[in-house]
Amino acid sequence: MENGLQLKTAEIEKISHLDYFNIAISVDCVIFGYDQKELKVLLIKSDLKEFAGLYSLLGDLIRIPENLKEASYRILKERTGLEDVYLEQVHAFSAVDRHPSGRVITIAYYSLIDINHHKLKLSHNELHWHAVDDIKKLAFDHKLIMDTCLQRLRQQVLENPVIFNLLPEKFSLRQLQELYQAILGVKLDRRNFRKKISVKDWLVDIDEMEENVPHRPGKVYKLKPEFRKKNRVSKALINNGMSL
Amino acid sequence: MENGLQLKTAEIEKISHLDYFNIAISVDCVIFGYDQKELKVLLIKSDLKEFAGLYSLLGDLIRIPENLKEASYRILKERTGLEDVYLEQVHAFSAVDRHPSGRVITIAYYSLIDINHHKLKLSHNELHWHAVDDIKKLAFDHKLIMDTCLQRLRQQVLENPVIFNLLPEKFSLRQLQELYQAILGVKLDRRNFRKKISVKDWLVDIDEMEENVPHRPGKVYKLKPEFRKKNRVSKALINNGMSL
DNA sequence: AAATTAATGTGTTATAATTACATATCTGTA
DNA sequence: TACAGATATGTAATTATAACACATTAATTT
Repeated sequence: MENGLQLKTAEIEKISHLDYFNIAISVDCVIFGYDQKELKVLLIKSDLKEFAGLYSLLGDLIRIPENLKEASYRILKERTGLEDVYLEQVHAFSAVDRHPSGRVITIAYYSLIDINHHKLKLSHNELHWHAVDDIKKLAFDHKLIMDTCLQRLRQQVLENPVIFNLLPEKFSLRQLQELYQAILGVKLDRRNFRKKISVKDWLVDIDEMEENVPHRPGKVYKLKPEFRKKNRVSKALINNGMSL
Repeated sequence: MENGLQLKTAEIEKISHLDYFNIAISVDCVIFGYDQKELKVLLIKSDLKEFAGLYSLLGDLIRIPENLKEASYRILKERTGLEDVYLEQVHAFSAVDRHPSGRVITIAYYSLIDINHHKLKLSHNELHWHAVDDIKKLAFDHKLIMDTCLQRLRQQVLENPVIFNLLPEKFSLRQLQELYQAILGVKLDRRNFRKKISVKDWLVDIDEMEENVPHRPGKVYKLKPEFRKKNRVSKALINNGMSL
């Protein structure tokens, strides 16, 4: 807007101050987790009568002294106790009728957390993990928001080592493959998968084996620290793409 | 937010209404064009004293009855006379101090137009085309916004046939290659480029030749209508990516 | 009119990436 | 001790990419 704000002062004067400022801004967080070989998302029961019985994403209005990312971190902290999570902005949703109580534009973020490590106190909250594949309907336009974030997540995991935010610190290649499969919704060839991962050179062999698995244990790996929480651009983006 | 708005009524009551609604929302448009073998962007002189002498993007506050995309279209129409242009949302920028006059969150869109076909009346406006490569500094955080949009454009042209929105209806393969080169900032091999384009099967040979070129004329092509203005997902996204 | 210039139009080969696919080995369990 | 089910690994076929050369055409110059 910038210039609009300044240039067209006369026009602005005519319009009520509230016309501009009566729009609220929120962030909504699509919090992904991984458990039982399924991609999950953290939802809360909607308490709006308009959406009785439906679940919705975690979100809140943003406050004057914070930017959107800070607001997202705040929500995550307040609602789940989580800190230091992977968070990425995805899209702004602005349909004029998207919120029954008034005009609210929301900016969607998605977040990746290790479900088992970050034990959030789900009890006293109305929070529940839901398998992404089972979600057919959500309050507001949250199904659209979730789908958009899922699409972005799929794109991201193909390009960057963000997927490890969903796993515990130590994991086996089988776990990693199953997670890729859960996110992408495809079946991958185990041998080719291992080759691809090995070429990426993301992992360190820490010389430990799986424990308490009902079969021959596999090696466990850690992500090399330089890839932790980073939003690095991989070869996949740098190559001649399109590829032209 | 949604739930936040409802659940925490008590908390909200304590906070002044203005704390939430005193944030303005704008859209800023990064309007790309292509001319003289250079990628250009449409800028306007900033009239804020804080940014004297600097250029800024075209933007405006959004209005109650419109969503973000409609606001972007309105700005394009009002400021340039352009209609029916390619437009894509990129990112929300929300640094608390990004606007000197107050709290303004802006959502950036980029737009692709055929500079020569859509002759905008630049005269009576303060609008000017600037070569993207020459832009070192802009008002507000507009340089960051422009760079973010350029990055997204680069990603897009590698995956989808959006680039044709920058070209006239009929174009030669040389023009197309030069445009890719301008956007991506790389030099492409002519033979390999043609092969890639041919495999995409985006173009129809309309059996016409270039005219008024100072050398042997090349064939001119049209984009197949099914790819016009569409945001189609190409093979590049569907293939086994990462590629896993 | 012929020679020159600068671009078009096309194909092959070498390399790299991807896919498909099979066997031996190890460990927990019955 | 045999079995089941998973790990670990390699090779060949296919496909995609990158590097590279020559004949052709039309505008321009001589």
